[in-house]
Amino acid sequence: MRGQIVLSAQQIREFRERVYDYYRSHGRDLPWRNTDDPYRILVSEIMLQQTQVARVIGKYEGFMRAFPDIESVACAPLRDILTLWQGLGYNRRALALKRAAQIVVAHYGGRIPSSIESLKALPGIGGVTAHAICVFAFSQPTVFVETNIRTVFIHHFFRNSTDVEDREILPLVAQTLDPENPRIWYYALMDYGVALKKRHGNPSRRSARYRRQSPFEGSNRQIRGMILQALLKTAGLSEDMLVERVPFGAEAVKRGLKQLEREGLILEQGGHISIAQ
DNA sequence: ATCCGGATCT
DNA sequence: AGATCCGGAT
Repeated sequence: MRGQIVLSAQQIREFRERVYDYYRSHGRDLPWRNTDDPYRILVSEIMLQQTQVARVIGKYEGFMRAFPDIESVACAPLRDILTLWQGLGYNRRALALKRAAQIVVAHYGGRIPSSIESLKALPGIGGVTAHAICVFAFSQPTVFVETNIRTVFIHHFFRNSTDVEDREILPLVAQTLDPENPRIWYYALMDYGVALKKRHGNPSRRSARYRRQSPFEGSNRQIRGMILQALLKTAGLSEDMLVERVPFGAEAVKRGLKQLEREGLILEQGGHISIAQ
């Protein structure tokens, strides 16, 4: 167990300077950073969960054109949302986004709530996303850690440590936060983290939370993705027709179907399977 | 073949 | 606490 690190005023100044220097010369100009619209920021944060910026960039503008405001996602058929979601992965995020939008319209008059707790109560929004929305949409100086932030702090303050816990990192995030400009500060931290990852072989692997992913090829994730693709292309397929179109064995496909149905992404009526809603 | 990334349910 | 969810890039 390592003791808590307390930074001097000088260390804080130097660290901020380092991060801001990088941001001034190499900071990224991203579509969801040029807006104050909480909805646009919420959509970007959902898309960015477990998904890298490069992939989100290719999908974000098209999605925003089709669904320019929270009412339009709330009302849209799930099929239309999933069609634009294709390529992002983790399709249940798209369902969660629609459900969250419906709650915001029904209970918050269409205005996205601005507290951590009310955001976390929405489907598909956990701690990281709630904090990110509070920072980027509402300029709140809140303290949180996600993968790129984690990378920066492990690299700078835990250079020779392994199994670094987030509870060791959070006090450092709090001490170094620029309370006047939380939004720019976190942009800078995240951009710097991405750069460190390229230079230093992902310092976040020394996080206690780091887990290697199971292989994708032949996984249930791949099967689920293929089922949804088939149903988006052709509505109302039977189970047998899906088994033909998803080449991973009937049992595996049936398991995937049951799962997707339980989660509310698809539904079956009279032997015909289709996208829900 | 390996890499990257947060929420949710159990 | 642990398992599970996608897909493009390299």
